[in-house]
Amino acid sequence: MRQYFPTERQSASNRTPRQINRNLILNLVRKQQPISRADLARTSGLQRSTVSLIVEDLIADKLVVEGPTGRLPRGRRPTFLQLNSQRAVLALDIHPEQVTLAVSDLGGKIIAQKLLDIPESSRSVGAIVTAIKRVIAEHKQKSFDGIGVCLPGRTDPILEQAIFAPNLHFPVRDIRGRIAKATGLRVEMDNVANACALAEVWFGESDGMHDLVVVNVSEGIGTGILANGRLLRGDSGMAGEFGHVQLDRDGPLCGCGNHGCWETLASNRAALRHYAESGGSPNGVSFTSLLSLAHAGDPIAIATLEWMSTNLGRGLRMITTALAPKEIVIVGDVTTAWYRFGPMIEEEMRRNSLNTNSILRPAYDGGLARLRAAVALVLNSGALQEPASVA
Amino acid sequence: MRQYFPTERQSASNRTPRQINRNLILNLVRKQQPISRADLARTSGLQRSTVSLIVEDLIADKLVVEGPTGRLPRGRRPTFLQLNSQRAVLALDIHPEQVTLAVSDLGGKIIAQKLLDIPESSRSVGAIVTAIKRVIAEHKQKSFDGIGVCLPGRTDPILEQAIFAPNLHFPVRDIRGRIAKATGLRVEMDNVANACALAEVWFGESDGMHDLVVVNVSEGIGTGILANGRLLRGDSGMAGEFGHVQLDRDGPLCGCGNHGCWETLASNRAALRHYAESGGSPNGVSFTSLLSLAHAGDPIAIATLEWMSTNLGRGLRMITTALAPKEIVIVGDVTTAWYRFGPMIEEEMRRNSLNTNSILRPAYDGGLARLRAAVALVLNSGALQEPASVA
DNA sequence: TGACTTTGCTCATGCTGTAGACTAATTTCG
DNA sequence: CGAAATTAGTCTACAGCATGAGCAAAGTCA
Repeated sequence: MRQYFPTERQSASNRTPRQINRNLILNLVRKQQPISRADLARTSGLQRSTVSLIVEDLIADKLVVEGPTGRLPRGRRPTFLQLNSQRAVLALDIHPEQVTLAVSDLGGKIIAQKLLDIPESSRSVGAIVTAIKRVIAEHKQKSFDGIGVCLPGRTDPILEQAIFAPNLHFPVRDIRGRIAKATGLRVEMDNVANACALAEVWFGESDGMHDLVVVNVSEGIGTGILANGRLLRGDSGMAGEFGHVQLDRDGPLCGCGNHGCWETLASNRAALRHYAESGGSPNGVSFTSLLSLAHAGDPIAIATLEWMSTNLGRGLRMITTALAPKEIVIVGDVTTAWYRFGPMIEEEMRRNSLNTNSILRPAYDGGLARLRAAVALVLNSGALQEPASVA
Repeated sequence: MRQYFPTERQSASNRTPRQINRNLILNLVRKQQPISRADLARTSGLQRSTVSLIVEDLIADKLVVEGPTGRLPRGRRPTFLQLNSQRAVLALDIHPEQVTLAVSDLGGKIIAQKLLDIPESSRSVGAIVTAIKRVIAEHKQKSFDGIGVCLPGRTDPILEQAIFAPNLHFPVRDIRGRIAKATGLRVEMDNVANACALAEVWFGESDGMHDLVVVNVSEGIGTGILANGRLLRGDSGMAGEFGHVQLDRDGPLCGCGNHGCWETLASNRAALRHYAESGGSPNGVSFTSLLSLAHAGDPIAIATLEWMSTNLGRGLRMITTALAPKEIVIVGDVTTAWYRFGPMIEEEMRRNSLNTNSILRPAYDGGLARLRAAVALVLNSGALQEPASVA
């Protein structure tokens, strides 16, 4: 039996079952395509006749198309159903050092990807808008359902306007509104960690409910918390600031005014500072080059990254103790050296820890993770739940 | 428009709207009784005719009864609807030092309450079962929908069997099964913090979604996390162990094997240890007597409780930073001296904190909080969602 | 070729909420 | 006092939806 909660305040109409089932079928197609109507009926528990009607709707709404005919050991051949590859979503990943724009289908498959070549001096929202318009023009045959934007730092509660993103080198005020106005598309914006958490829901392989925490290790540390399969936003959208929990009362000064926040001990920036303080040379090195130095055998770089790994593990221990998520997913440059530092991070996380069941892993598809996360923002916004506004 | 999530895996039938709406109406009656059908229609957004049909069902299922006639400035008088006071729930609060048993109606109103007088020497599940049977016999005219049990310590993931409750002075293994077998009733069991969190959902006044954290300060410290109005259980039901997050690497040894866990610095037991170490006399004092001593002006007791308050605030700061809940609710003996130590706790919580919006407050109805929490466990289990098994 | 299997569609049925009409009850105003 | 207005609660025709049995289509296998 379904379970209902007193927090549910919306009444249901006689069309509610169709909405629920339509969504269920669409998600099954998304995750298991190609798939026949009969298999959809078996998987969903609905009658074949009901599935046929719903599929008819989905085809009319151009969300799903009939594909090739399948083959079975016995009986009539099934007609496979697939997502309509004409429908697409734009994904914009704003990173302190680079901006990436991609085109994805509704299944999260990245079709085209482009590193925006915007000169340091002329970084602006306008340049991004121009690039978006060009990409849309290049994919005239596609019908776009929205633009997902993921960026470092925090977005405001309603995700509408200003953003606090001190590491971005261009003004991002009202980036959402300007893109929406210029393109006429739905724009969904959130920080990287939240977006990656949603990507696990929409594209991840695990079934059922998800309890997981995504930790984005970048200039700072941000986390996205998925509770019962839904994003935990908290008051004013400020949930997930584990990066600003104090781990060390005498630690370095943090931008937030405290001393010894987790991100002053385990972020990329923390590592660079520690490297400089340990006598590493020359100054002005980036985190990726720090990884290269370690790979090449630089002892100070190695010691720095080990220091960072231990501190990462300490903070993760706090998370697994406090929330006991099924999984903790790490996103960020440090994952490119996971083979080397992952075990050290995990060892520290499990040290003396009450909960040792949380699985720790780097995000799948390193480079694509943030782009798929941006796509997930659009899907999660309910863009496909309405009976198709676009032809 | 409703929003659906890909984590929803259950299909809907044509009876689903009725289930949803029936639940909605029942909850409105629970929270706003006495209330007329017309008001239910206005509040729920359903048609008056639909509400009438649903109410007819609820009356047939003996969940709701018609009450007195109301009075309005104009027009026909409404018929008020109320919860059927014949339906009841048993609430069992197992505390280290005492066991309380109560009878509640479905609205969470405690009808009868009894401190079980079980001699220290003969504390056993059997004695509790006997007491339960007697109370059921004393309320023969009531129809019981279940028994909610809240206790310190952890219950296992599926809430079925063994419990880790080192502070309880009698064996609690399979308490659930034994009570269920002896009474034939549905038994729902969970730890105090989780139960109190659910009580906020079922009996709290705030509307809409709830993001809150309940902190139970007792022998140890346990927390219940409510995310999007649902309990965050985490892997193996171990979520909420903020009490075992390390705040002080050189702190006292904790039962979990770590040093300086939050609960070694801010629990009742921590206060008692600190009191003894500060030269407080005599040994063997209880926490409530420590509060009395402070009230009477004992300087060591005062200093101890101030030390505890500061440490409580430190841990709460971690919670508000990490989760940014709308509210943080404190449960435990310390709330009886909230007028004195609450401000100190809150001041420390907000010190240098990123998120200063979380509201901090003690649980309402101090003494009744845990009993209503036990009732909430039964309601949350869906006991009323089936078309009434009991006559 | 004929028995069997599987897919996908058709259709009668029952459950549900909707919207408006209708009855009942009560106050206000002429 | 009586008509109009107002509000509560019920009744009825209707449309959306899932169900499940039945059926044709399309294949396999003996």
